[in-house]
Amino acid sequence: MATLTKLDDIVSLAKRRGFIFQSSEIYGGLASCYDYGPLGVELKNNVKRAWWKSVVQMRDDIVGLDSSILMHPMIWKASGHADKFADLISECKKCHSRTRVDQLKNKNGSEGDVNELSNKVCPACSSVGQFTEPMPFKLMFETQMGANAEDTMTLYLRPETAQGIFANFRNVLDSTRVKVPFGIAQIGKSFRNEVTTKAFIFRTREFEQAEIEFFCEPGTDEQWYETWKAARFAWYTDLGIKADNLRFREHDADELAHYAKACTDVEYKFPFGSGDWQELEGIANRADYDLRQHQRGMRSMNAWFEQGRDLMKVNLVDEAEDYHKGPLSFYDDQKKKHYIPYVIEPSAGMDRSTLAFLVDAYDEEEVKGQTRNVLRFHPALAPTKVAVFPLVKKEGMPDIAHNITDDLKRYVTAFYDEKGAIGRRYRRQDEAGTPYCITVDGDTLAEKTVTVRERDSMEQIKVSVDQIKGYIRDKLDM
RNA sequence: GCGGGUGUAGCUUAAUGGUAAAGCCCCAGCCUUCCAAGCUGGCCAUGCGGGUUCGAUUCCCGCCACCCGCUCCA
Repeated sequence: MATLTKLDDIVSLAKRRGFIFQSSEIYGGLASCYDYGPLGVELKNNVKRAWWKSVVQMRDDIVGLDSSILMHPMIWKASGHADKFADLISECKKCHSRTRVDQLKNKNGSEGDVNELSNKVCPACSSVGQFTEPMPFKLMFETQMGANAEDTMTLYLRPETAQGIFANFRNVLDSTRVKVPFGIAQIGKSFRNEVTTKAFIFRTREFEQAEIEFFCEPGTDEQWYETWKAARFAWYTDLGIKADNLRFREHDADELAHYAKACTDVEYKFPFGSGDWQELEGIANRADYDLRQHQRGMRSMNAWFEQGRDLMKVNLVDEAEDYHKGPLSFYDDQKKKHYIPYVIEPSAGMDRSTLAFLVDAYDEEEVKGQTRNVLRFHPALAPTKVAVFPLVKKEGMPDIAHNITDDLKRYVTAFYDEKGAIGRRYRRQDEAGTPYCITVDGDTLAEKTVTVRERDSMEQIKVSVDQIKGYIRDKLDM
């Protein structure tokens, strides 16, 4: 089983076959940004579709949402991002390492005044008082709302889609008949000014998330956490990721984010170098942190206006005594009580998982002394589902093949090709990961059959023309 | 952000202070009745900007991007 062992090979393959291009390449590229080409967009759309089918379409207890990227700034105050994502950073003049100012300690080990750096020790080289002026590090992208340049408001491109879900928790409760336990699912772009962007599309500043916020009764959260871990792991393996390349990694207490009670990553072993485990998805127990915070935020709007709409000056009001009965609480009709639901959050990176599906599907094998390159995509993910060929460009074969292609196009992505030798056309489809090829041959006219060739085994069978549509749809399970 | 490396065609590589070469891919045509066959022809490149020079892809400087390591983030 051949694999790609260098990142360069992945980048090259992704470009060569039209999966992923560097953004703005004709202008020398833009760091950390990538575009999906013709095959890549099909693959990524299929990954998103498979996720949506798995968590929304196939379940009775999850509904969908598509919230806007721009939201009220106070969302980010309440969520904690405005504070946590705007750290002051100082750089050591000696070793040029950068450290968050609030993490620096004095020479004698005491915390000391955060603003007084003259006695602080560099954690990297132990130099004392060698720091530059603290610089604000903005992890959220800022933008302006309002075309009149003198009357604008600073907004933020969302650093996670989750807050759009929390902000709509009440709307979903009021407009649907969902009852806890239930979830809200969303796919969308998020933006973070990462300190370091690295390694192709693993960590980009613009990325696409698929998130579920699953609301459950306090006390049942740990059970749901385990349920979701298992469900999400199975999603990857069901779609063809080799189980050996997938694992859980539980976060230690000291690495948990500010909102999380527990968190487990689903990691994929990318085959570069010695094998590098990278996070595809995080499954977190956010407890009732977010909904409680937004209840505070909703009551802090006076402060927002009084402080001149400056997020850094706003302080959230204290939590109400009866917060469990607040506007973002849930009323359990049977138990006759209000409570703030706990939240289990499976948050998947669509770009990362798309790349994992691509890498995992890659294979090369020897066939009659020749190397055959093939992408063994799960049929649900394959960019093209079926290719149709006339064996030769005569005896009416192209017309029949065209008709079959047009017929199949109504249901699946189908591709017609009549160029070159038949073997070359098969191999081209192998490289794109097309699971089935249909060839119109001499028997089609005489016996009304076509040849169906299967990607992985290269086996061929005869299927009658009038059954081909049903045969393909059945094979693709569509 | 630091250190090191890299940048020639869609891909993989070559060469050079003086016309940039090849294979694969792709396109057109011929041939072709089941797995990258063959023949003919064709398209296509020195990341961007500046300097030195009669002349720069080559030497120098700056920028951009990517890779490796560190740092950072989580």
